[in-house]
Parts: sequence; structure tokens; C-alpha cells
Amino acid sequence: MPNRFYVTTPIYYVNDVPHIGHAYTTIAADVLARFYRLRGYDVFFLTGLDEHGQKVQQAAAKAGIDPQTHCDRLMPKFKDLWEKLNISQDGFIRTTDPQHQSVVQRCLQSLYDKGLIYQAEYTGWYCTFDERFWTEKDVDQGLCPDCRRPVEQVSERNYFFRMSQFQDRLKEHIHTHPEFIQPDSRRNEVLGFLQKPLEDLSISRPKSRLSWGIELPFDQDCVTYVWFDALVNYLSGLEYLGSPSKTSEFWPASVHLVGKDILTTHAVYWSTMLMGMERPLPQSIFAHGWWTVEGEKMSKSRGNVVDPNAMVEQFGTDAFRYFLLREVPFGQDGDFSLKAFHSRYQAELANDLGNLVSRTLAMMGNFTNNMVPSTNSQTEIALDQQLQQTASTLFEKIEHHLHGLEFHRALETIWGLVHMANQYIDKTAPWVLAKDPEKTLRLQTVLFHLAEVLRFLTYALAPFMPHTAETMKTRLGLTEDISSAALTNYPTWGEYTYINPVTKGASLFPKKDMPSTDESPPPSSPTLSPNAGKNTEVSPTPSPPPLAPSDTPLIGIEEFQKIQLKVAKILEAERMPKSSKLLKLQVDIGAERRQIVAGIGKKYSPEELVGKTIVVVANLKPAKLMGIESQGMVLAAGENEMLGLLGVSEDLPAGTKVK
RNA sequence: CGCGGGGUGGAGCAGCCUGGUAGCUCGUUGGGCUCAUAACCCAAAGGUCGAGGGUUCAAAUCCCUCCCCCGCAACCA
Repeated sequence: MPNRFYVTTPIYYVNDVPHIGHAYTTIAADVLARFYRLRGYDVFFLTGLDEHGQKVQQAAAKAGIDPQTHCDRLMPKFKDLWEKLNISQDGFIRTTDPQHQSVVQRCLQSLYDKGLIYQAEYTGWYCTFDERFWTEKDVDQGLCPDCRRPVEQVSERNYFFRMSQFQDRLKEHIHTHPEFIQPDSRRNEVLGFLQKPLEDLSISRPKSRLSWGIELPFDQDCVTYVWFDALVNYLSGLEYLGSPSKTSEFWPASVHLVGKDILTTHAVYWSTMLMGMERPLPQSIFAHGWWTVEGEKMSKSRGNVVDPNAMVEQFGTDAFRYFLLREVPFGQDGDFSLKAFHSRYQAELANDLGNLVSRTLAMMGNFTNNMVPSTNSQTEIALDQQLQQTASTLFEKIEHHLHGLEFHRALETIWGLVHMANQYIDKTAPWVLAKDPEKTLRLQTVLFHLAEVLRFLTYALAPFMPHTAETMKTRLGLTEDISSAALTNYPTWGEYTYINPVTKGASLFPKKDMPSTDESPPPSSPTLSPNAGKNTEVSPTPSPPPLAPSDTPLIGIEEFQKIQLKVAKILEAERMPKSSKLLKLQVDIGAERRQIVAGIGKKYSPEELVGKTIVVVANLKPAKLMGIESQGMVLAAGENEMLGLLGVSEDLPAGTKVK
């Protein structure tokens, strides 16, 4: 009976624009899947899309199409990207698949039948605009903490899953299964979360508020809430996308890869759901880190979201895959910078690996007529043994590192061999041997050793850089299959008989100029809706909803004239205590003096502001900010982040009207 | 005292849990080589391990205090 390996990515929210975060998880899963296939395991690799929920419903309504059509239109951006990134998923699930929906309903029904789902009245503060509930604590003076509109107290019928029942069992499980939640720091986080009493989980929404979802089998007025729908994909995908005979054999999953933001959901919600359904828990849930971009948090408003498509165009699929996994340990946060990418590309891919392949094959072309010679054991020396030794232990090490999801260490180890091969060439100096006819046997031995190293590297790289491995295989004239079950046993040094000529070919990784930063990718396709709300946590990096200009209604001139803008001079400025953003300003607006609190403290220091001439709204209703009254508002540019104050180009006196 | 992460040669990091010659990559400098994608190989220089105090025969590592940076939360009239 073959070993089995079942790996999943989260299902991504279809309304999101695919970015580096999505690519990261999926590439990692792909490497694992490819590696275990190579090792002869029976592998199932599942990824897909979460297509239900409010944001989809809204976006579709806005586009004037039905939600399913909307999803069908968006789906290819993910599927195409996975193709481009050489992702070898065995199943691509969509939560709108009818089969998925029926599995979800079956799960709901089984929990309901066991008395694990009950109905209750939920009362909370509801914001109609955001269409969401807030807790007592969130609500600020009767206003929605998000949009500052008034909230109202609303009660609605809801179904709850008795999650609280499983709290102790879950804690126990985590304690007795150290591998269950990884890395360790995350495990502690979850245990910390479980210190507090666990509440029951709301799993339904009335159709009146949300219709785009899966109907509860026991109440046609409700749909199930996103989490229940989404998490069940890990079971349902197996059931109808996997080969039927294998369904039961693949569960429990070997590893769920998730972003750190959705760890609790998986570790707690999903685990307790499985307990309720009397299914075994996954062997492990691994939470990886997040990427910043050039040192900054990735966000749409900053416009620094990395489009994987653009990276692939610039550096190629394999280089992108390599960089993501090599740059940062999988459990940690990392920074994506073009400079770092370029530097690794140049040094490690072009110079170390690419050049190794190139110089080796060139020597075979020059000295042995493009053939791999055979070794002559009599001429072997300690140096050769050392190389053999390192190559022969390579796969054990890779397997060890991949078992712990230490992709970067696996790659580091592979590059250790690359490095050693380059040293070997230098020390053996084949070009010197080639000049001396008496050294022909030794030359052949050296070149044979180099061929073997390249053959081993080909296998080792196959899961990480499938295309490169394929090219190397062709160049070396290998006849072996490097895609599946080829490493059921690790390769043995010297076992392979080279019969085909080698071909040098073009550079594996041609040198590149440092790409200019302003060569940013074009904005995403106009059919994409910019919505990605907070309830889309199945995707690794939910983005804040950006402003949609088209939503802003036009106003007439008379309305604009209600706003009284004036030129003002800053007299004093000081920081508000305990606030990083707020500054308290005293400004002169001609006739009077005003105190204004402004959120510009990140960009400006109080000292540099004094004496500046700015523009303020003079007739804004006063408000209190952190206890201090603000009698107006300064005008500044920028979306989420304040980028600059508005001034006037002429030196105008304070109080001048602006229109 | 809101939560968390971090401060180690020019840059980016490892080491810290389980005290005992401070390590890696890049960069710099010098050298070697000419098979190769001006690539490769060797060597050297460069560090009060944020500050102070404590424990110890011994502290980057353990304990206390302080300073600074970065996320999150709050704040953005």
C-alpha cells in the first residue's frame, strides 16, 4: 500500500485579485505535492475558490449580472495564474460546485441530527451600510466603528454550532499532538486563544440579508455562513474531485497550508466541526508568514500589491518559485523586494546554478565530443569521494527539511552541492587535464562526476523548479522520468548509464538588468471588482476595501458652496499624547483662531508645521477627538495614508476664502 | 504599562530555549583561473552582539531596568 499525502491550500476568495500571498501558499503546496509524487506517494493536492458571500453578491449586482456568472468570469484569473506558475493541483474546487453544496448540506444535517446545531435569537448592533453586526464594545456612541453611521439594535434568528462543547477535547488534542499546529509560536497562540471560554459559532445568515450561499437543509430561509461552507471544501473536494476509491483513504489531510491570519479558523472552527462530525483531525495545520513589499505592508491603497504575473514575466516562473521559497523561512514574515529578487536571481540562479550547467556541458562539448564519459575508479581521489558523498546524502536532507516545511533549508542544501561542484571544477581544472594526453582517464572521471552531480541536481530541483529540471534533463540526455515515482528509492551514484549526447543550449538563467521600480504592472483587469471584505478570511491576505470612485454621487455647485474653505496659518502645533497620528493645531483663519485636531502626525512633525499656510474647512461641526475638541478640518491629500497637506501657491493672508 | 516582533561587522539575517573560541549571504579589498552566463575559486579586512546593572569560574545567550525601531489595535472631522 503506497504512502499517501494530501495537501491543501485555502480556497481563495474569488473577488480578490491574485497576489503574492496567494501564489506563495499555492507554490509551497505544489512543491510538497511534486516532491511526494516523486517519492512514489499517492498524492492529492487540492486548491480552489470560495465563491459565496456578500461581496460576491454585491459585486455581481453592481455589474448587473447574476452571481454565478460573476464567479465564472473571475475564476480564470486564478486558474490561469496557477497554470503560469506550473501548479500541479489534482483538484480545483469551487464552492459553487453542486457537489460541494450537497456535501455541505449533508454535513450540516448530520450535525443538526446530533443536536449540535441549535437555533437562537441573536441580538446585536447592526450597521445597515456595512451589513454587519458589531458587539457592544465595538460600537462607539451609537455609531458604527467602521463607517461612523448610526447602528441599530437588531435581533435575528440564527443557528449556532455547539463549538463550546469541544473546547477541552481540542486543547487535549493540541497538547498530545505537537505537530498538529505549526510553527510552535502559532501553536501557543491557539492555546492562548483557548484559555478563554469558547463560544458557540454562528453558522447561518437569514436569506433576507444574504442570499448567495448554501441553503440550510433544515431551514430554507437561511444560508450557511461562509466559514462552514468554505472549510468543508477540504472534505468535499476529496469526495468528488478525487478518485472515488481513494476518498476515505486520503482523509485526514497530511497538511493544511494556511496564512497566519486564518489559523484560528482552521485550528479551532474546523477542528471542532470535524469532531462534531466524528471525523479525524488533519495531521497538521501549518501557518506561514506574510509578505511585506519593499519593507511596507502590502495594500491596494498604497498600490504596492505584487502581481505574480508581472514577476513571472520579468524573471520567469521558476525564478519566482525559487525566490519565494528561498528568501524567507516558511513560518516567518518576509519582505519581497525587487532588489533582493534580482540579487538572488543573479547570484544563485544565473551565476551558481546556470553557470555550473553551462560550463560543465561546454567542457563536455570541448573535450569529450558532447558525450558523458565513464569513470575510471583507479583515477578517483578523495575529492571525488567527497562530492559523491555530498550528492548521495542530498535527498535525505531535502526530505527531512520538507517534512518540517523548511523549504529554504532544502534549497540551501541543494545549493551547497552546486557550490561544491563549482569548487570541484576549480580544483580539478579539467581544461589543464585536457591538454595532457596522459591525463585523459582522469579527465573522463572528472567529467563523469560532474554529470552525476547535474543528474542529482535535476531530481532535487524537480519539485521546486519543474521547468528548469526538465530542461536540465533534456540537456543531459537523460531518459528517466523525473515527474513521478522516480525517487521511490533515492538515486544511486553511478547507477545510470549515459547513452545520449549532451547539448549545451542557451543559458538557463540569462543575466538580467535590475528592473526599474516604476515599471509597475498595469492595473488589474477592469472586470475585477475591487471588493475584498473582512469576511473573506479564507484567502491569505484580505485587503481593505478601497474607495470606489464610481460609487461617489455627483453633487451640484450649490452643495459644494455650503462648504466654507479658508486659507489658514498654523500658529502652534503639538502632538496629542498617546497618539501616533494626531496633532493639535492652533490656526489663524483671519477673523478668529481655531483649534484643529488633525491626523497628520505620521508625516509631519509639529516643528515643521508652525508657520505653514494651509487650507481648512471652516464651517465643520466641531467634534471631540480623544477628548480634545477640533473646530475644523485641514485639507490633505492621500487615501488611507495622509500624503501631503494642501497649501496655496501665492502668499495669501489667513482668512482668504477658497472656492 | 493595550497586544506582538525586533535591535548581532556597510546591508540582510542565524546563533539565544539547552551559557563556554561570534557564524552565514551580499558588499568591500587583494589574489588565482580562463571551462563557463565578465561567470567560478581562494584569502583578507571589518563587530563595545542597543544601554546599564545582576547571576556565574564564564553571558549575544539567563534575570532586572531603561532606550530605540517595526507591525497590530486605537486614532484620521
